[in-house]
Amino acid sequence: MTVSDRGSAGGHRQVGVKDVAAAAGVSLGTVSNVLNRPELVSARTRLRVETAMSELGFVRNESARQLRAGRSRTLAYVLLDGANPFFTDVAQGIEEVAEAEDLSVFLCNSDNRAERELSYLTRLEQQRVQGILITPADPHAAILDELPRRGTPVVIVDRTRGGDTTHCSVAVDDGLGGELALGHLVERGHERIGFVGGPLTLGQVRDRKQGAERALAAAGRPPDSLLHLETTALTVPEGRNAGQRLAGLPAATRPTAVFCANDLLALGLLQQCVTTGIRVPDDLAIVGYDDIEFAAAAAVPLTSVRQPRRKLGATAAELLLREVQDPDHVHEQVLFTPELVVRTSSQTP
Amino acid sequence: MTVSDRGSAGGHRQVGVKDVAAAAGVSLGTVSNVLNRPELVSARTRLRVETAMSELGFVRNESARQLRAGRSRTLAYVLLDGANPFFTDVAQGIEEVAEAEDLSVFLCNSDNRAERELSYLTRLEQQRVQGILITPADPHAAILDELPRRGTPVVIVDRTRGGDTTHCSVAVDDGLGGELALGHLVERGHERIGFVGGPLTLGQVRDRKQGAERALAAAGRPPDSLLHLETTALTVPEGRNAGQRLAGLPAATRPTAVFCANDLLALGLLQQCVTTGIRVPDDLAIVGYDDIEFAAAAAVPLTSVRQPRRKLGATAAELLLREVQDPDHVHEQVLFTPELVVRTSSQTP
DNA sequence: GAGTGACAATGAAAGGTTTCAATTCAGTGC
DNA sequence: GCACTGAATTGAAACCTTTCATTGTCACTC
Repeated sequence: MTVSDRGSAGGHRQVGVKDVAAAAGVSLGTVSNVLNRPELVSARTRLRVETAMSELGFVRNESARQLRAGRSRTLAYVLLDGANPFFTDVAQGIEEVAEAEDLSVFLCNSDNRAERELSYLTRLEQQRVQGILITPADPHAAILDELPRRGTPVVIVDRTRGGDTTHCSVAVDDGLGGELALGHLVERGHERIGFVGGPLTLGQVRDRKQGAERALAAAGRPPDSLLHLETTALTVPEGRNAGQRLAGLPAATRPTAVFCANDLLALGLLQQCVTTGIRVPDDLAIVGYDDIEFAAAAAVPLTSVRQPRRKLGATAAELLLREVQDPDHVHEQVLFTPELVVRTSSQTP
Repeated sequence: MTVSDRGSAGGHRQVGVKDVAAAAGVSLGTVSNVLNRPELVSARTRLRVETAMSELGFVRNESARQLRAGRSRTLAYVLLDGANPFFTDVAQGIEEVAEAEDLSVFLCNSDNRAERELSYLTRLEQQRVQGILITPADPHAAILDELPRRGTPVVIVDRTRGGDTTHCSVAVDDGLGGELALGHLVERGHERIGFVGGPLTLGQVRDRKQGAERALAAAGRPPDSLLHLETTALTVPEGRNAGQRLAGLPAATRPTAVFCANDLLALGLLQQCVTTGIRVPDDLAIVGYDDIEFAAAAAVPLTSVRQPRRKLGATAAELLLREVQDPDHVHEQVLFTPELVVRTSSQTP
């Protein structure tokens, strides 16, 4: 009396290797060999087993496989903002590397919420993913240290944590990016310059702002002359909001140029300017950050600081894979260099 | 002699329920009860077990859990283009519903490649995800029928398959969307109108085009008077490319208006027009599709056909969950209505 | 014709969790 | 004291695959 005969009446009981073995008249182990080391199985038997598999509609059970193997065939990328093309481009870079290694990538959107990030990280650890790539909403979360200690490697993407010895990281020099952006505006002769960005809990925003201030200082101006228009997120609506506040300032004190912490803000700001009648770049020059695809297609093509997005993702994935393969691996901090792309939005009138 | 004492020297052997049970001086089953039915365990014992867990750094093994339970706590959304904000917005809608049910969402980017889509679907089935949401690159793939037959429910998002009785689906009436777009252009008095989009293997593109033709016919014009500029993908670069071809046409025969199959194309086209000196809307009116966030922030704010993106995702997720819970559930085909949002890009000069 | 080696196939054990029927125990009512 | 109750806890079985030491088979060689 075999285990089979699962009437088609109710739902589908699982078809397992056992059933395949019975149908093909071979042992359990042979079926497994067909799946995992086909070269050990004679052509004749292999064919019989494969036929049985497709006839029964056998689907390998990944849970059981993983349970035995102790690890999965999956990576995960926990990203800060699924609606920001910057991160989806980074994800593409990751996917390319993963695909070459025959790994799947689990994309998780923390939406910049620490509790959601924590919940994803917990789940991913429980799923025993091979490793996690993350652009953290909360870079100080304890779990980021615990995960590698318990055996799940973590690579920090688009962020560095000073003197971090438990993670690899890949980032772009945000300080330099800020310098480039502001240096450019200073060079174009702007006197009153603003910085649009926030929250300052985001390291990216802090670093870009500090870079901007350094550039001001280098030009012999007081760094605090940089007017900070704070935002609660790096999104298009927040950019529009900042634009409204800007429009509310008397023209005499209003900045003649602003540097935005990312392109979404810059696009929102730009849109609001068009609505309000502030001319760009004549009344207001704008520099964005990230150089997302839409920057060039904006109302006024946007000057922006370009980051090697795909490369960022690909490198991070490579570091992760290296760490997975080599347990006592020395953590590396890779820093890429950004590049200023000048377009109309910052043209001198 | 307990199972413990796993020297910190090498790697970390797993800490399992067994170890927790030993440390807390209770049985296996009790630990499991603390995890799954805490109300069955006395407060004192529960506390002891929980302490042991955090001391040992216990991490539940999801594979084993799933293996026993037969299903996971995960949904997946296989999307067509990770770089298109339309799909990430749909994903947001899905995530909202999933989060409420305490499910994770696996986002997979098929990048419009059938073989990649197939590979993801295969993996997801092996992982025994609760169900799959998909905007298919290949709507005729056999696996889309096999999955539900073998027990993994599938909901089609942003697409319908005529007379489909094996899937629920959620879509927006693309035909109507096309009619709206073209009706608008006809009404504005345009005589030579183009359609930019492709490949026609994408049902969305076909339906929008057919709708457009219907609108032409309704206005008493021959449907084939719609000049089709075919693209190989619905992306910004392809839009630029189409823009170049358009600019190459003699001004006398060049359309005075185009309807683009999505906003990415429209934005690329618009950008190319700005570069080439074709004035929008004076020389060329443009209507896009999707009304993504960037449409309003474009060089010339873009007239577009708005789709209820989040709602689309949320509804699809709800249908999927309903199907998961109720095995003999009647498949539903939900169709939303699009809406024309008129902006500057189609203003009559 | 015994011995050797290569190749195929086998089947039991292991992996960590959950489930459930069975057991223990303290308490209650008579 | 006894039988009974309900709550708390237990331990073995089940989930499905992979691994690996073992057995079986056959063709060759000396």
